[in-house]
Amino acid sequence: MGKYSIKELERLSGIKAHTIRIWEKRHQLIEPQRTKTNIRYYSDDDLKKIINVSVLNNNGVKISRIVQLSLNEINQQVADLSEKENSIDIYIEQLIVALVDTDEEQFEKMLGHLTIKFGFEKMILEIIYPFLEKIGVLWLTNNITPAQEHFITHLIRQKMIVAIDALPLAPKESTKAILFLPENELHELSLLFYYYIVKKKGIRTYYLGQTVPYSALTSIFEVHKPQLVITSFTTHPRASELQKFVDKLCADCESAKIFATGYALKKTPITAPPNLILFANALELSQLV
DNA sequence: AGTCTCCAGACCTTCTGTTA
DNA sequence: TAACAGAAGGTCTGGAGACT
Repeated sequence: MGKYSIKELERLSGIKAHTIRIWEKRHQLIEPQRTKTNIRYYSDDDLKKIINVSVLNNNGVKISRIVQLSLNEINQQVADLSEKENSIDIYIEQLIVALVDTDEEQFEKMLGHLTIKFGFEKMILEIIYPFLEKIGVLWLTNNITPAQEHFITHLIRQKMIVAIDALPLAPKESTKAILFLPENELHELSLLFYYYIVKKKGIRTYYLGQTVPYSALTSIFEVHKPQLVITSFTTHPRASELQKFVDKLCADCESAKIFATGYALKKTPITAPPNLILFANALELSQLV
């Protein structure tokens, strides 16, 4: 059972906290529970309702009209809208609702539908990435359980692997790229997508996966002599540790271009050696390689 | 103690629909 | 088309509790 502050509701739904209060006061849209000190807090059902209300409101339905609808009617109108409109925001909101409900069937159905409708790349870049950013809010506020996290990453991962598998293997003489996550790095969704991008470009890929020990890495460098090394840092080591790792990597793989991205690099600016290229997102990577 | 966040109310601006 | 009214939402202020 989730417990959200008004600020969290604002960040997840895009409706300003003040507006939520006004809607509550003027229309009794949602009647949240209160702490002993009178601070509002909201449930999963409240969150789902406000997300669906924001979808309708953003599509021109007046709040005075929305409050006359029952919950079922609101849900139905949102479903109708997503059938008719191509609005990416509606899909993101619906994915969040499916996540809050841990509705695997609905989530899976939506991923399949979106892949067909937009194509794999567009779906990941324009829907899944912003969705994962919103999920970050749930993470920070403990409103996502390990089971929920497991269930979404598993489903997205599955789609990525299917898309990667469908691409032809590049010939041995092609440019070689090694993709890996450093030790203790477990969040491989970004890396999997980079894998897709480089494989699609006809690059011969060696995907080593998550938490690769440094010793294993150097022996792979020696055997395959890659021209590209791609990695991602999602956790946040101390700046000095990160700098040491990057320096070592650049020294051991001097002849390769090294591409690195991720949250840790954003938070911890490091001095970039000549063969290290820091990039922000998958689109940028596809232009760089 | 200082800072941050939230609450509530008053007032203001903008937008939209209606009427003459 | 202009004037008007009402709805919706924004800004400001002051008070209170939570947090560091």
